[in-house]
Order: sequence, then C-alpha cells, then structure tokens
Amino acid sequence: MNRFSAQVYGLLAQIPKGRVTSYGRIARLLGMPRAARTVGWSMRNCPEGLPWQRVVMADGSIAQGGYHEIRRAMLEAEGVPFLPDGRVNMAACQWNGPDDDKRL
DNA sequence: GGACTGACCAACC
DNA sequence: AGGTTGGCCAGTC
Repeated sequence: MNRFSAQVYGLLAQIPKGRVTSYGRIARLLGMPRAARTVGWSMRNCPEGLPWQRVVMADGSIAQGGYHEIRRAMLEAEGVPFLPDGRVNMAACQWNGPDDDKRL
C-alpha cells in the first residue's frame, strides 16, 4: 500500500453519505490533478469497507469497471439523486472535499 | 529497467 | 457538439 492509495482511501472514507465525487476531484484534492487514473486504479483494488461506489466520473456517469449497475443501485439506496440520463446529479450532490463537509 | 495498461480527464479537431 | 488522442501515476510483465 503506497502513500497515494492511503490518501485516496482516507479521503474516500470522508465522503458523506448521499454525496458523490469524481476521480479527478480526489486526485486534485491530493495535489495531483493528473492522477485521476491512479485514483481509478486504487478504486479497482476496491478495499472492503470503503464507499467506493460514491466515486463516479467527472460527468456524473458511473465508471466503466464491472458492477456498474450495482454501484448505481447502492447510490440510489443512499439517496443520491439521479438524472433521467442515468447519471448522478453532480450539481446537487457532488462532494468538493472535506471542507465542503463542514460547510454543510 | 523499459514498456504497456488502466474503475480518468481535458484538450483538440 | 461529439469523437479521438494524449498525458498523467502507479502497478505489473
């Protein structure tokens, strides 16, 4: 487990229920705006106990990995609003970082 | 140790 | 406005 993954997981664990964020957003919060793919790699490792389903693409669509239907179901169960397009309503529930959590 | 790949993103036609 | 390409970071072969 490298430092980057630890940061990704740490940040992921801070995502409030009912909110989502994107890979690139996490990468930016970690100071690596170009490491969106690496974040995706960390998600791929999929550690148990982490709400990895709350991480979606920048446009709000579900990532192209496996289980993408299950992710949507879990997000819906958490109360995440979806658009008729089948994508997450980023405008309503995008998590902008730990600071945004306090802002609530 | 170099090259390829990947749950991405943004720029560029 | 939409499809393609390049680029980045870390892991694997």
